[in-house]
Amino acid sequence: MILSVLSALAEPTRLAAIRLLADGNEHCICELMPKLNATQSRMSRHMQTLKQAGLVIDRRDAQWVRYRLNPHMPRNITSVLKAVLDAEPEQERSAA
Amino acid sequence: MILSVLSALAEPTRLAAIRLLADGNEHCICELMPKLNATQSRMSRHMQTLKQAGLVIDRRDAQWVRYRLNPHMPRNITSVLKAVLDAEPEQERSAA
DNA sequence: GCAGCTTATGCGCATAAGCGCATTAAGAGA
DNA sequence: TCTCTTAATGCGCTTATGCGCATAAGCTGC
Repeated sequence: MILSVLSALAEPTRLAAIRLLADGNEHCICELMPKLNATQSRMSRHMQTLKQAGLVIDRRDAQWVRYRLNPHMPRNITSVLKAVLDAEPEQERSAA
Repeated sequence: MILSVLSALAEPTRLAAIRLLADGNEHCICELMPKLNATQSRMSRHMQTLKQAGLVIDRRDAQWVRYRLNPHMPRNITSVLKAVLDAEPEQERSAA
């Protein structure tokens, strides 16, 4: 479970998409595509992956499909997501 | 960076190895192998992956190589790791 | 040096993952 | 119904990942 979440997040475009969805709003594929520099099919499939991992949910709205973060994620997954989203900005200096 | 950490953790054997190392002690490949039901080469390579991601460090000790969690991980990575390690036990009930 | 133990690595293979292209599906609006 | 927009999917291709096997490399003790 945590494994599917980790592998869903371990891809640049998907992680970037999650970052965009982290604003709490809904976003359609057509909006994410240009922002993430992805083609339509690519974007669509990545969103499916995120959906299967339980990270996002989608909703039909006319000809659009609106994606947003899953508001009912289990707490432990939310914690992981939060940590991951907080992780990026700071640059690391690893040791050893 | 966070991406390499995520993909390092997104593999069952590697995550299990991290869990074992999370006891704070050093562990050699020959100890991890039977516990994780992995062959020697498999185990060795997985540990290399974890090392490259900056999650573990190793140390030669006679004919053994002792692995342990990297004590100098950047804080944000430590947070992710902590969240991941805490995530497993609780079962999730996802919605939507 | 040699035998024995532990770990790393070269090699080839099988499978998974990611991608683009083209097509299909779903809906809106005329 | 026809057209347009948006999203999903089948297909084939390329690359990445994980694996076992065999071998090399590092170290110990005799």
